[in-house]
Amino acid sequence: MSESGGSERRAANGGRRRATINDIARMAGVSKKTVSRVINQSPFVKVETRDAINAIIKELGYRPDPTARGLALRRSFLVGLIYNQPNPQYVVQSQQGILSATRAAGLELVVHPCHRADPDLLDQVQNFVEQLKLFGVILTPSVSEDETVIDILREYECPYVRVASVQLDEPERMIVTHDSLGAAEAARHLTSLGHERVALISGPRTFRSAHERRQGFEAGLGEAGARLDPDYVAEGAYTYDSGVECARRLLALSPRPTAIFALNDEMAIGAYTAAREAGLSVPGDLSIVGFDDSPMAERLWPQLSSVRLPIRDMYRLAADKLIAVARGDKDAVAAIPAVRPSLVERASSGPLPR
Amino acid sequence: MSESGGSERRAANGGRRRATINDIARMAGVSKKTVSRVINQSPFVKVETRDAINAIIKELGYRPDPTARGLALRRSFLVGLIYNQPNPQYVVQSQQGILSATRAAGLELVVHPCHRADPDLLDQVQNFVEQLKLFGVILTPSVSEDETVIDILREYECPYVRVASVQLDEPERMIVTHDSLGAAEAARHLTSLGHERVALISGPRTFRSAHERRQGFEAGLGEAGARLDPDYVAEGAYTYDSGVECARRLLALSPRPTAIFALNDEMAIGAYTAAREAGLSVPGDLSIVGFDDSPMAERLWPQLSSVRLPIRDMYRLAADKLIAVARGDKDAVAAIPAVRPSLVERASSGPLPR
DNA sequence: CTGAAAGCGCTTACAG
DNA sequence: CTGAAAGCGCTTACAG
Repeated sequence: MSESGGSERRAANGGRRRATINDIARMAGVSKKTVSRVINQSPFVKVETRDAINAIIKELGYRPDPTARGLALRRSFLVGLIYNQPNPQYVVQSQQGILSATRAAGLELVVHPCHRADPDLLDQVQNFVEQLKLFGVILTPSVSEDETVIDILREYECPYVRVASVQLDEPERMIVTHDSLGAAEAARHLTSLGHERVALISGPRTFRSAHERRQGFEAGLGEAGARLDPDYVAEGAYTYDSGVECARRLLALSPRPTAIFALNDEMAIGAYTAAREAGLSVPGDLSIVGFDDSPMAERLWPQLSSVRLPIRDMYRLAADKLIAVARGDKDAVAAIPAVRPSLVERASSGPLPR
Repeated sequence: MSESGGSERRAANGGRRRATINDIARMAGVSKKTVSRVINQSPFVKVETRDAINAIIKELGYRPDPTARGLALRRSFLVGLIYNQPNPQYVVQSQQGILSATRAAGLELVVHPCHRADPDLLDQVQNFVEQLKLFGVILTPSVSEDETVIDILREYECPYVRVASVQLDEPERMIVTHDSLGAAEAARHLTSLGHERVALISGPRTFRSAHERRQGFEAGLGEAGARLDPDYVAEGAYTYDSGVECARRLLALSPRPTAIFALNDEMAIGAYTAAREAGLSVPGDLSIVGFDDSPMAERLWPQLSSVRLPIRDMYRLAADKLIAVARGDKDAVAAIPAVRPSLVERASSGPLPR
């Protein structure tokens, strides 16, 4: 009586034992098969029958047991997220995005972090998919780029959606993030500020995103008639430490670069540290642009210009796509919009020093 | 033939159809009940019978179907994590900790972020626990402090472990983080550096941790004969923005505090911003200490002194405890060690300015 | 449009 | 120490 939510709950749990499909069938005076048809939205039920059954379902607060359905259907109501993302922000936002889509569909989210170098990876994935009879799987970069992992999903006929920087698979199995476009925008931003001696802190070769971002950056520079001097490229590892080290090396070059584009924010933050060590002011002596638009970007001083990827949206769309494909709803699949990165200009990038 | 992992997998999936308990029983020449006993580690099986069955299980790569077991046992092999943590680092580390314990036990992790203010919270939790027939639930602060949520878990007899800053429940249902001890250490650190005009950016009243941290801090100050002047307390909200605002207010006081303790790192980072705005150097003019030891702490300049909580360990232990309790293994429960915060001293805290 | 029977792959009393 | 039967709560062909 204290609060309505509470009393409803208690009512729902009323008869001690949860109602089953048999209870509903008995009360409705039909077979459980017919109730099952209603649950599964079969069109082959007379309207009056359906309405009567639905009324009883509602009255008893009945909800079909997912475990029992799972056993009969050989498929659970669990969506798996397989990720090897070191970035906590990314992980949490992707989970939020997926959940915002799955909740409405009565699906739950099971998380599975992994390491691509783990010799056990394929067995793990197989185990995960097979034991849980997953409804479907969503994969983040870079494990989303691993064809041996995808092969297992195919083998088990487990629906999946891959989030990756380029189209690696059929459209209904992909959310493409077009990282190259964001990097090109960063390049245009820097050239428009007058920068010509632009340096790049690249990413790990095993990440497709690193390749795409670099390509896009070079393309963007090209539009302004600039080019990326190979001497002004340092190969980073998407980590803060590698960012510090790469930036140190780049800032020791002569002539010194006037701007650094780091392929993720972690490394861009490393560039701040190296700039401070070298006594350089940002952006007075050196402009810095990152990629990710992590929460740190706004908290740094000066605030970091960075390419933003709408992570939450991307993963909501990935889940939407997974659900639409599972339902065979081609229209819904086709209606899922594309995502695009965009540059967030802040204080760390400014005009060429004179 | 390409890689051993791959070929083993293929072998495991060999006969197209997964082996079931019936296959094992037939091959072993026993009833499925006996196989079931072996699976469930019943002691009432002759050693030779058990060994023979285990050999066949191994040979066929048989693993019992969790869905079918779940239906019969009315309990799944899923552990739920219920959290309302805004801090991504915390969320990811807690997940990692739990997974490091659950994997060995054949359990999977289902995540459930929530908001305490959501009027739907209790129904959500009920739904989550009931539909999934959860093996158990782990709760992070501050939702772990919500007795109405806990009541639902009890009602459904769902095992749970609460992570919280103080003992709120029976020991076998708690991992206590003793935040007050860490805050006291921060206080001792600052007084030992000579600080007397120490300010506090407190946390939201609805968080027990905020209360505990403040208490501990005041106790630590008391040890050195110092005390916390109420005028030097600003009430923050555990967010960066609130940290900026509180620090601005504190730094406008006269006499100005020489040190600020912020009850989490987000707010401590806000204090950096306010100090910079006020033209104050850290730690020359102002010492700052935070709480969380987030990844940011090391990337800031100067690096932030902060109280560290071993989050990953805490949640591994929480999962260990959940499993041990479920098994009724009192020895294992008793063997789970306590966790304690500790101060990580870095460059943001220094001697009293003269 | 609707139902009786069998089955999904396990476990649980109950006997023996 | 071991087994035959019933049951967990659903769905799936197959009829009608």
